[in-house]
Amino acid sequence: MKSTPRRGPGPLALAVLELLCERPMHPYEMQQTMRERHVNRMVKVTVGSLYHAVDKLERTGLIEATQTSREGNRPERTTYRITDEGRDVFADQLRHMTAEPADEYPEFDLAVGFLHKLDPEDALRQLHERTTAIESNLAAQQVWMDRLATQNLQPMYWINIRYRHAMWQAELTWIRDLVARLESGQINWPNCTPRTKLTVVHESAEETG
Amino acid sequence: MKSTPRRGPGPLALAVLELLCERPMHPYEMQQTMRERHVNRMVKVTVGSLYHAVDKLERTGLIEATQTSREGNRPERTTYRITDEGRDVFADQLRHMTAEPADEYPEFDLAVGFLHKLDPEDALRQLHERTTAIESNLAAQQVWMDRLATQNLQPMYWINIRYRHAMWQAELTWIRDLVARLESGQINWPNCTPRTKLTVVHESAEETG
DNA sequence: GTTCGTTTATTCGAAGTGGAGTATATGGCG
DNA sequence: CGCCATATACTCCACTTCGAATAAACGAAC
Repeated sequence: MKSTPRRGPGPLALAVLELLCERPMHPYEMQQTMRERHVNRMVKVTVGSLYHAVDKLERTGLIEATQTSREGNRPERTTYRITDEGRDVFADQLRHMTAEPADEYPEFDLAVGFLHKLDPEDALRQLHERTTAIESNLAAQQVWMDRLATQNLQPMYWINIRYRHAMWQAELTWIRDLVARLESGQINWPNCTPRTKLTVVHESAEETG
Repeated sequence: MKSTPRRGPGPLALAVLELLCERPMHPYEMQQTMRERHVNRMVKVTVGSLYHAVDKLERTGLIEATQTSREGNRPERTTYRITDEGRDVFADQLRHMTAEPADEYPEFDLAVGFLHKLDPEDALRQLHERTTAIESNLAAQQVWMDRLATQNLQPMYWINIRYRHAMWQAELTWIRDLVARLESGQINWPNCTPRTKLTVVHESAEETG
């Protein structure tokens, strides 16, 4: 028995379904609406992928074309609506994405894992740059959140922003702690210590496997 | 201002370079070594992608073939070593990945953003499942960290595990808080309120870049 | 009234991803 | 010895991603 290789709709397809839950649209309109609602902060929305996603959703019967209209001589535009099965699959996938932590591979994990390959001052400089970037990031988010708070928008419509804010905050805290530990010498740098063994390396070339 | 279109080596290619910093290897050996060192927890390592990545690294001159040997009649295996330019690019990319927060799209952000599409009890059930999953996740990590602590492995070699642990912890905390707020009725569910119309969501499109 | 920039809408193709498939060697077991 | 499971080591191709290219319509300025 293999580990379920079948995949439901991806993030972009899910976003499409979400829009079509409200009302039928054609792809271009979806794109605009996603921008307006800042859905593009949660999923990568690119033209090509969008049309592809829509196409696949149609092939799998989760959405269907209602009409193809043409204004003047512009490219024909096809309007789609969600099917009943589409609604079901949407809910299922959403539940799944909520309940099951996906295994993703954030780049910073890799960077942190390889950090010992830089020399300590260099690493510290880069970490410092990152904290700065995250700080301005958080500030911008804060402004936005304040704006949203003044308007009477239902909280459930923007908890995702609060979530992201919390995560950035956590990362910032962690990095600051790491920097402090490094600067105070609580963590010593592998290459600087006498008994490094794992990473002494590479003379000139010859080594037969 | 366009979003920097120039791309250095991706995560997998970076991992390859990191290995080859130590000593020459052939692709299959890289794969094994990555498994042993749990690099596969930080990057998605799949055969096809690996060979492709190696191929591209060679084409761009960041690594080069040193020898192709054959044992018996097995497929030929090509051993690669890193070039000087490879080393430079590795360091550059690592610095970049450290200093600049990448914009990635974790699935849970989307799920949280769409959560209001489920009814409240359903959403709470899914969130609860997630907390459970994360808890066991954290427990497993803790065990591993304890094991590593007993061995005298340099801390810098596993701070990435600590980092991931901290991030999971933060997510868990946030979700618990959300659940608490939802259960205590501090956040009311959109559908439960007199629904004006779902189109309240969008407002001005302009904001800080 | 034509030229220029923007908006409307989609197609296309190059590049990348990922897993199944291929093919040989090796080791254990009756 | 014959058989099967596993390890070694890639190759292949179906699918996905994402930005460039295409192309018509619209507004407004010269």
